[in-house]
Amino acid sequence: MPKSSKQRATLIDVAKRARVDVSTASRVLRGDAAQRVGGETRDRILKSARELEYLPNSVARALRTSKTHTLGIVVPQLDNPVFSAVIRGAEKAAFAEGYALLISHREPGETATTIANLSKRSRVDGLLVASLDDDEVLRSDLDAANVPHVLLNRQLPGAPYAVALDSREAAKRATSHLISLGHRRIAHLSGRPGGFNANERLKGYRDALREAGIDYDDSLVEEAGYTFEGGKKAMLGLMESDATAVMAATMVSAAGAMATLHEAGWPIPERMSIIALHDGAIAEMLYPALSTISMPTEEMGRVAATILIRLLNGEKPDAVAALPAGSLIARASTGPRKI
Amino acid sequence: MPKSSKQRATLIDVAKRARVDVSTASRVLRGDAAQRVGGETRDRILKSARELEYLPNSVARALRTSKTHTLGIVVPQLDNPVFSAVIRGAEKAAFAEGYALLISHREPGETATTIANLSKRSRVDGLLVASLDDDEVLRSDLDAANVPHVLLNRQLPGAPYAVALDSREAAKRATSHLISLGHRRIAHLSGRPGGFNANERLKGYRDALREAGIDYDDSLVEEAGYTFEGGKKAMLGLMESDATAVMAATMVSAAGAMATLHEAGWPIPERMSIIALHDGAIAEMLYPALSTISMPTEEMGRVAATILIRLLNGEKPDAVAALPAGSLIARASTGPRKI
DNA sequence: TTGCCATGAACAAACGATTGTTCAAAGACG
DNA sequence: CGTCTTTGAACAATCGTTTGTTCATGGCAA
Repeated sequence: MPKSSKQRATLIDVAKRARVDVSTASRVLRGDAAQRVGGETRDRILKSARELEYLPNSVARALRTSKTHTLGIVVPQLDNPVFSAVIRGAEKAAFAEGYALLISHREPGETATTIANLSKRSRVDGLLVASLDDDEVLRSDLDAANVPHVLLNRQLPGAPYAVALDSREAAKRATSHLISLGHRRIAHLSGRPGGFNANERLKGYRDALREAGIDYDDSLVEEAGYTFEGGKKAMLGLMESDATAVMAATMVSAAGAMATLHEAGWPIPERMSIIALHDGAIAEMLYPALSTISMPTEEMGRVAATILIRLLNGEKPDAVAALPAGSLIARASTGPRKI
Repeated sequence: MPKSSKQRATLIDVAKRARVDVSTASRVLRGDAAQRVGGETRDRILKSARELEYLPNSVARALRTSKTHTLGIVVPQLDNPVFSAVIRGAEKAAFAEGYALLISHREPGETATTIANLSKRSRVDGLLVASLDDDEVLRSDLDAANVPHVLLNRQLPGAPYAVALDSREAAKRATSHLISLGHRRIAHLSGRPGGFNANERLKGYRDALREAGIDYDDSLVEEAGYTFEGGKKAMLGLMESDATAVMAATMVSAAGAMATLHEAGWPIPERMSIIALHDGAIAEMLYPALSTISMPTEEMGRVAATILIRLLNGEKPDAVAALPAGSLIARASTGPRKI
């Protein structure tokens, strides 16, 4: 008697209906080349599978092969549009390769918990990590778990695989844009000091200044982190200076800076030009529309997932995939120096 | 000989080390009350587990119990802050209950594919669905999959479980706020026409008008959907009218409307007040800062996940969990009628 | 002493697939 | 015509748990 039609059919059901052994059914349905199967038998199996709407149970398959075909992504914030884009890219690539994507939004410092839950209990085959944790912490957590992983926009000494945006070049382009508009006193809203990306961006900023023969003045660099509040506060400090333009490490902190300027009644860009790294929908929503250097963040998610999957397939992809900085998207928030 | 220390310990390893049968080890570690186990034996097992850093393999457990302890969430867009919040809430609740969250970002109409991939291959125990698909499509996809699910901010005839925000009340409050500021000609940027939420919001809008004795004028209702572009375009149409205020269905469309107003040089709120449903970080980023009626979107994710888990545990939660509309957050984008 | 019950633990059968091995029948070959 | 290869398919073990069942032991009452 066939099982209740409510129940999903298993391989056993398919095999029975085709009057073959389940091993034969498995080989046919998986397309096992090593095993020859007669044409008529093959047809019978395929037909049964079709009729029963057979879909392999991924849990059973995972147990046998110890591959879950699931990737985990660990992000520090979900509300930042940058991470939304990364997730979208990763999900697309994963889906295209037949992988599912498990998401884990953990506060900084909780990365270890996540790793334990996802990897050690073998819920995922590998991890995409976009943590803001300190190098040492992150490093030891990942080492301890011994799980294949790809770092997102971050390089860790000794951690082999990473996808890096060319933040340095992007920062340089952003700064150069301001210079080309005549600005000489250019401030920088930096990211988390000591962080890999913050350093890179600071370097790019200095590269641009150097090329233009402008002296670096560290009183023009203010820490804003990657938050709206951070940008707001940092801008407050900068308004004491003689800066005429600001290069922000990311859109969200730029938005904070703009809020402060609006409050103070400083016209943008007449009194202060502002440009940010990363492009996204909110750049257009801000007023005035925010000039940016676009960054391939969605692409980063896609590439990271692809690399991780390659890794899981036993291939040896390049350790670091460097993604080029995007181009200048000049909008209304930057203008010629007026004063 | 113990396995390579690189390998994770299995229950078998624990049992061997404690010199008991794996069934006994299983019962002790799971805390099976039905089975009595001697104190000394119990201690030996717990000690072995600790020493070997045993963590149960969730794949094997899932195969045996046919419960993956994984939830899937299907969202139509990942870049909308509303969905980010829902995901965050769902992830928190899921994590707290020992569940993992699988994310699936699918274009409208692809819901069926997702369901097939996640549910029919038994990768998830249940689904959180925030689809914008048409009722009939969504309904038949979900029926066909026969998977426990909870709808997010949407009610489907016949689909039992849903978490609903009180969009109607929120829309009413938003509109009333404008009325209290003296506005009489109030436009509405509506959502997807025919959609459940769009209808609810329209009702709330009309409720407020009716209460204030203002006639409903459907030329003041413009479809904007839930996108920036939609809001931009819709506002263009509204500028021909004599409206002095706009109530937008969501922040993103409000942002589009504001962009159009800025382009045209219309001061906000002097020439046009604007308020939106949903609150979030971008409300503060806009200029002028956007007045909103906050909506408990993160809470919605949390509640939905909780209900789904209850359902999976065999409990019978209420079919529809109604979340109250949030309160008015008056910012700078709304002001008294000037003309 | 016999029989019965409670206790504590082992035995064993799943869950649904994958994959190494065996084996019967058919064909090839000298 | 007997033996050796191919071919096609079945057999069987396994992945790591969970859980129903059996079983030995010892205590106790009759």
